[in-house]
This record gives sequence, structure tokens and C-alpha cells, in this order.
Amino acid sequence: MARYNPKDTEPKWRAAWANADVFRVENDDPRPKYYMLEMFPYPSGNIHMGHVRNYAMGDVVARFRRAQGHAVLHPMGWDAFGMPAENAAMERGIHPKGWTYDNIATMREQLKQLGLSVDWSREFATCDPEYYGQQQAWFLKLLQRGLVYRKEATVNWDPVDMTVLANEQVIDGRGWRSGAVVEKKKLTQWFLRITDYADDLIEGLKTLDRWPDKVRIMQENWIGRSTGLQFSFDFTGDAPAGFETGLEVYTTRPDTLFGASFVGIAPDHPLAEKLSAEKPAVAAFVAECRRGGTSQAEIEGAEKLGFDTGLRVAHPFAPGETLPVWIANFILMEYGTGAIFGCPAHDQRDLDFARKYGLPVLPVVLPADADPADFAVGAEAYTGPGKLFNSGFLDGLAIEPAKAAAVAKIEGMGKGQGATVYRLRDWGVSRQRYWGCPIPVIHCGTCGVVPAPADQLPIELPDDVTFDKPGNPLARHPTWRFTTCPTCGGKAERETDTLDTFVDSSWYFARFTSPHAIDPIDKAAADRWLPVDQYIGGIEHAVLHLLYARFVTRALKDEGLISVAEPFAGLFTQGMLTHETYARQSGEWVDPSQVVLESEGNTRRARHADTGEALVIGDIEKMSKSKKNVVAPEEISAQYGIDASRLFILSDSPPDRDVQWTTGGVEGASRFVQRVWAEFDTDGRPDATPEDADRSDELRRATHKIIKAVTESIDQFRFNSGIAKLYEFINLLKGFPATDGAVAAARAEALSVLARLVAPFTPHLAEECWLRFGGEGMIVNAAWPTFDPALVVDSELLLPVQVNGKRRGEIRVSADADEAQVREKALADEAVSVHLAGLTVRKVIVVPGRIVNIVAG
RNA sequence: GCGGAUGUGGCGGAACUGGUAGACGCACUGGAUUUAGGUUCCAGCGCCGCAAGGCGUGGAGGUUCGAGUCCUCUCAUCCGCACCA
Repeated sequence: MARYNPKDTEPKWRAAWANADVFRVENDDPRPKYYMLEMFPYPSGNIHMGHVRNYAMGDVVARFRRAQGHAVLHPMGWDAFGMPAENAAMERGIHPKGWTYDNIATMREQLKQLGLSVDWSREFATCDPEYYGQQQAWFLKLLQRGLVYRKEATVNWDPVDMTVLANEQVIDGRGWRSGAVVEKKKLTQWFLRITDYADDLIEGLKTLDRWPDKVRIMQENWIGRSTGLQFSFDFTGDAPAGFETGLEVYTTRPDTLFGASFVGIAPDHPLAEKLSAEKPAVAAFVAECRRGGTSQAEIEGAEKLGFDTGLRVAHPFAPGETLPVWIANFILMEYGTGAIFGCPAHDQRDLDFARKYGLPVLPVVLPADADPADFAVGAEAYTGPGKLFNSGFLDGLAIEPAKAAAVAKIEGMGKGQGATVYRLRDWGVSRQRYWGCPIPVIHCGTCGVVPAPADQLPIELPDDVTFDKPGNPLARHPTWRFTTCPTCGGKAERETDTLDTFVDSSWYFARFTSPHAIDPIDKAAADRWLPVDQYIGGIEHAVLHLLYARFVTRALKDEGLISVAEPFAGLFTQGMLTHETYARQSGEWVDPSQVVLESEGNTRRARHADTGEALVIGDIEKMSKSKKNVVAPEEISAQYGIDASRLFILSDSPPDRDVQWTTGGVEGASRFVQRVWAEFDTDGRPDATPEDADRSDELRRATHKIIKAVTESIDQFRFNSGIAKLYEFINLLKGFPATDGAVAAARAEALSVLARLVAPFTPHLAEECWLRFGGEGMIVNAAWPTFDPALVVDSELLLPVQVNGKRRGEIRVSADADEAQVREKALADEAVSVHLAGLTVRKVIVVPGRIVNIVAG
């Protein structure tokens, strides 16, 4: 028997697929559609094992659906704008464009070696002018619609990348890419009105029943809808200039208004800023507040700080009663109105603040079992249920009715109204960078902001830019920005900000349906393919890309470009790739390829391959260059073949969990590849023995069971279980001789099924087996096998028999045996009767096809 | 603090609606083949025990003829958010 040699067969079959152009799909393909998409890669330079996992999963699904008779759209492209290209330009003097397209060329070849069933005819990069020109076109439509606007705002400034970041891109107070501590800056910036869709984005989550709950919860929390009351307090005496209509506050607890003992405003509230300008003491306090950091530890440890402004406001429900106005460091300008009323008895922060500054603590919600005469709040605010007291017209009401009554009263007074507030902010999309999509607007001294005319699109990036100093190369380009105003014809300047790269990735899935349409999206094509049936990517995009894409899809729908509101009907978030770490005694990380592992019993040791020195086996961590615990896909493929690599990465762990790369594991997968091949390579197999003669039925049943099992496992994203069942099947098949006439037909069926079932996982191997087997055409065009329901059940069963819940024996019964027969056989079983000696049988429970339990005492 | 997830052999993990816990793979142990290493093949492999048997799915209770699975409490780890009024 010859060993299977992936080095020869894998390139051969990839060429065969390419020559036949089997993965190209036309928009008018009459078969039912299936749109399979994995998050497209950033062209960083090389693909890594994480890519292999992501695309292998998608490929399994795509090939599976294809075999099941779907027209499968499975495209690939490049998320090609972004900072690393500019960093390369700055560090190595390479042009971002050249760097990016070179990387794409390299990575395209690497991806093609994975044997993916991708329709490469639809490939594009987001940095292609053809793509970003269409992006500019829809951006202008959204501008016209009022979904794009410019405003001065306090923004997150990344001092390393020298650009603005959206809220979603600040993680723990640091830039998501650079890791630099983000600063606050006031800048005039472009925004997309994602908050217009806040409710719809929350409501839409309910329809996404094929998304992980985790992602839906994260998005819901991120949008952060809360309902309450927004109203204004009147100042007593003369109101400060600009605040004649009072001080607007927002609360989710209008029921506790009678317990209010102060009103607080954020340090950057307009009133605080006005007072700072007038009084140095206020200015000093505000400055002190700003010094506090925004990191987790700093916020947790931060002391509540307040400053009494001396201003007072009137309580809306209690005539004559007034409340002091404080500036407080724990109030956020970004949320609600930047001003609150403090009810210390029922809010922990307000309580901490009141205790520190000696403000009154008046409880107004009484717990069910508490005595109104002596109920007091100590160190902890009471936030539980109860009835209102100390609260005038609200007394006796439960919290919810009290809220409604308070809102109604305020509304009746004309002081405010019930309001819904969101945590979600509008999406700041301006980036002060070169390598991005130019924002297609023109600034005219006379006409203001003017959209670039449609016939001037795309507004292309200039190639002749310099990266020798910090800042935006577009802004310092000698000529690029100078243009004429499309409206008045006078001198004007182009916008030099470019769009956040998350804009690029928020509609690429729609562009794949018509990658060269002369409009942003060919509606018929989009209607044909969207939504994406199955999307696969990392969890890290739960509130970034996945929220932006949902928003842009809605905006484009309202613009009439597409028909769906939700871009991704099914979402799967795959786990990371991890690897054990190895380090010298000195702490220096060592690459796995230089490590020799030894084990003795249950203890494992590592030493350096060259020096022999003992190494420390460290934690299992996400593959990263800094810890050197990476393995290169090309090296693994060269050694074991890409089929074995794909198989291992899919077989080792459930797809949503982290997978640990091990050499032993991929060797196991490689052995499986050989064993599958061995079943097809029948030369020299042993002859049948007489006992084999009537085992056809057993093999047929096993064959139909494996069809069912693998089909279900792919359907349910349980690749690891399906592959395990295939291993089992091979173990069984190995026991059937190749030459016996009696089982020959069953064996042929088994092989035909086996080749087709492994095809999604190990497509090259499957083709080679199919060829050897004599299957018709290429297996890539073969139909997925179907099972006969009558054959997935056994004719004879082995039933365990328990006595008092403990397994004591086993009986063989025919599948159609009735309960009495089973019962009789169980009681007669020798091993069972030993344990029944001296006991009286009280009850026999027969679970058909499962188990027999004899209760005796 | 709030929200979510996960705990099963030496390791990764199986176990559909409660019904033989540990499939499958890795590692390990013994044996065969091989000049040798590797490969390949055969056998063994949860823990205690010579055995019979007992114990066993993070821990403690409970429901049930029967619990990894359901309920209550609890511990640990991981992830997300975070002074959100």
C-alpha cells in the first residue's frame, strides 16, 4: 500500500478546481442561495493559524451547502486601509499602497493554498478606488439624508496614531490598535448618526436568533437604553445667564424626587464652564477633576469630589423647598444631560457624596417589612422594592406607579417629559490619516461645506505623499486639497480627513454581491444574496464591526440601496488559537520549533533543540509574536499537508472555544488522512474470512448512521463531534475486508459515503479517494449523501440492566421486543439475578431502547 | 459593582429530549515489526483494590426508580461593561 502524499495531490486538485472554475457562482444561478462569509482579512503580510481556523470553518460550511445543492456565494477580499501601512511607510520608507498590495499578493497565494472554495472572481480590496469611490457615493447620499454631520466635540485622541477614535475603539481608556492612553481633545469632526437607529438596533437583535446570546447582550448593553424623566429645575433668585429656562436633569428614578437633597452637574457642564470663567475657585476645582484618569483602577479608587456653587434651585413638588447646586466629579457630561438630582437614600454614589459633604439623607422608599418610624439608611443605599413614603402625593404607591405619577405631574406642570436615553454616541468617523477613504466634501469660504459632485468620484488619494513628520500627510500635500467650489466656482479646499476603516468593512458584504456594479450596490444582486446566511469571525468585533455593519445596512436600506435591515442572519464567533509557551531560565521566550518535548509518565519536560538546556513550560496563551508561541501555517502544511492542518484545527475543540495547537494533535490528524486513504488503496488487503460473510447489514447501518451524524454536526457547528464520529467509522470500516463478495456492495457504499463526508474537511484527500474509488467527475461536484431512516436504527440492541440504579448486567434484545419480553429477559439474566438474591423485586422500569432498572429491596 | 460564560481522566474533549460517564484524539505503559530512530500494527489506560467490590463529572444539599444533565446554595476561573443618574 502506498502512503498518501499530500505534497503531490494537494496542488494538483487545487489546480483542477481552478481550471474548472468550480467555485464561481453567478447571480442568476437558479439553485437556492447560500451566502457564506468569513470576516475578511487585514493584509498584514502573512496569514496565521487564526486565519486558517476561521476560513477552514467557513469552507466546511460552504462546501457542505454546495454539496447539498445550494448556489453558494463564498467570496474573499481585503480590509486594506489602516494604520499599519502608514507605520510601514514611516518606519521603512515604503509607500502604503505598495506595501498593502504586495501583502495582498502574498496573502492571496497563502490563502489559495488552504484549498478554500472561494469565488476569487469577486475579490476586491477596500483600498481599490473602485470600491472606496462607491463608498464615497453612498456617504454623500447619507449626507443628503442628514445621517452625516459635522460638529465640534470632545473626542478621543490617540497620541500615538495621531488620530481620533470612536468610543467603541477605546478599550480600557486606550486606543484599540496602538494601546496608547487616549486623550480628550476638542475637534470638529464628521459623525454618522447611529443614534437615530438606537431603538431599531436594539429591536433588531430580537430577530437574530442565529446569533450568540453573548453578542446580542453585549450590543444591547452597549446601546444602553434607559427610560426615565428629563425635566428642569428653576433657579431661585436670578438664573445664571443662558440658564433662564432652568437646569435640565435626567433621572431613571423620578419616584425618588421627594428624597432629593442636592442637584449635581458634571465638571464640564456648560454651567460649570461658565462659573469657572467667573470664579477662580470653580476653575481650580474643575481642573482638579480633570486630572483624574479614566482607567478601571482610577475610577474604582476615585474619591467623590464636590464643589458647592452657591446656586440654589426650587424643588418642583415641594413649594418653598430649595436644593443646592454642586459640581461633582462623578457626573458624566456624556450621559443624559450632564446633570442629576441626588437622592442619597436610594443611590450609592449620591449617598457617598452626601455623607462626605454632610447633605441630608431622606429615605422615600420603604421596604415591605420595614417600620416607617425607624427605617434609616446606613452605609448602603436602599435600591430594592417597596412603597413610597415621605413623598406627598406619591405616598403609598409602589415604585413603578410612583414613577408614572411623578412623570405625569412634571409633564402637567410643563417642566419636562418622560425620556429615553442611550449610552450609544454617534459614530465619529473622521480620521486624520492618509491611508483611508477620503471624505468626499469640499470646504468653500463662501458656500460652506459642499458635497463633492458625483461625477468627480472617486476622490482618489494622491500617491505623492510624505511620511517624514507626524500628522496627516493629506493635510500637508502641496496641491491635493486645493480645488474649486462646485457651487460658486471659487477657490475651495478638500476635506483632508479620511473615513474610519470600520466604514469600509460596514458594507463590503453587500458589495460582494456585485463587486463591479457602477452604483454602490446592484439592488437585484443584493436582494438575491443578502442577508449573509452564515458569518464567521472573532468575538472582538461584537460591538465594533458588527454594530457598525448593522447600522450602515439600515441606513442603506432607508436609502433604497438594499432591502434587508439585518446583514447577517447567522453569526458564529470562533475561539482563538493558543499554544503552550516556552521560556529559557532567563525568561526569554523560545519558539516552539526550537523546543524538544519529553515525557515520562505524566510529567513533561522541554529542552532547547540546539543547546539542550532545560526550558520552562509556561501557560497556554493566544498565539502571539511577542511570546513566540506561534506556528506558521506554511510550515505545518509543508510537513503534514493542508488537509491534516485543517482537520486538526477543526477536530480538537468545539469551534467557539479556544483551540490549543499541538504537534501531537496534527500528527493524529495526519494519521487519519493516511487511514482514510488506506481504505481506498485496497492493494494487499487481507481476504475475507467466513465470519465476515453476513456483516453487510452492520456496515450498511453504520454507513447511514455516519451520514446522519456528520450532516447534523456540520449543521450545528459541532465539527469536532462530527470528525470524532468519522474516526470511529474508519475504525469500524477497517475491520471489513475488501475482497469479500458478500460485503463488497456495502463496502462500496461505505467508501462512496466516506469520501463525500470527509470532503468539506479534507477536500484534496477526498478528491484523490474519489478518483481511486471511481466516482463520477470531481467530488467537489458530487451530491451530499442522504441516509435511509430505516437504517439508522439497530435491529438488535444491547440494553444495560440496573439493580437499584447500579449497572449489573447487559441483555441482548431485538429492537421490536415488547416491554414484557425485555422485563423477563432482564430478570432472567445471570449477572442480574446474583444481585437480586435475597431481595424482593418491587418495580421494573423499562425505558424502550435505553435501559432497564430493577427496583428491589 | 453589573452582565455573561465555563468547571468531566495526565491533556483536548464526547454524552440527543434525565437512562451504560469518559466516545474520539493526544500523552503514557507493555508487546510485535524494523539495523536503529521514526513509521506501522496489537494490547492496556478514571481513582482505590490482589479480587469481589467501592468511589467518581468544582463543592454542599435536594427532586427522581435513575442526575454530568433539573432545582437551591456555594466555590473557582475566564470574558464583556463600568461613577450610565
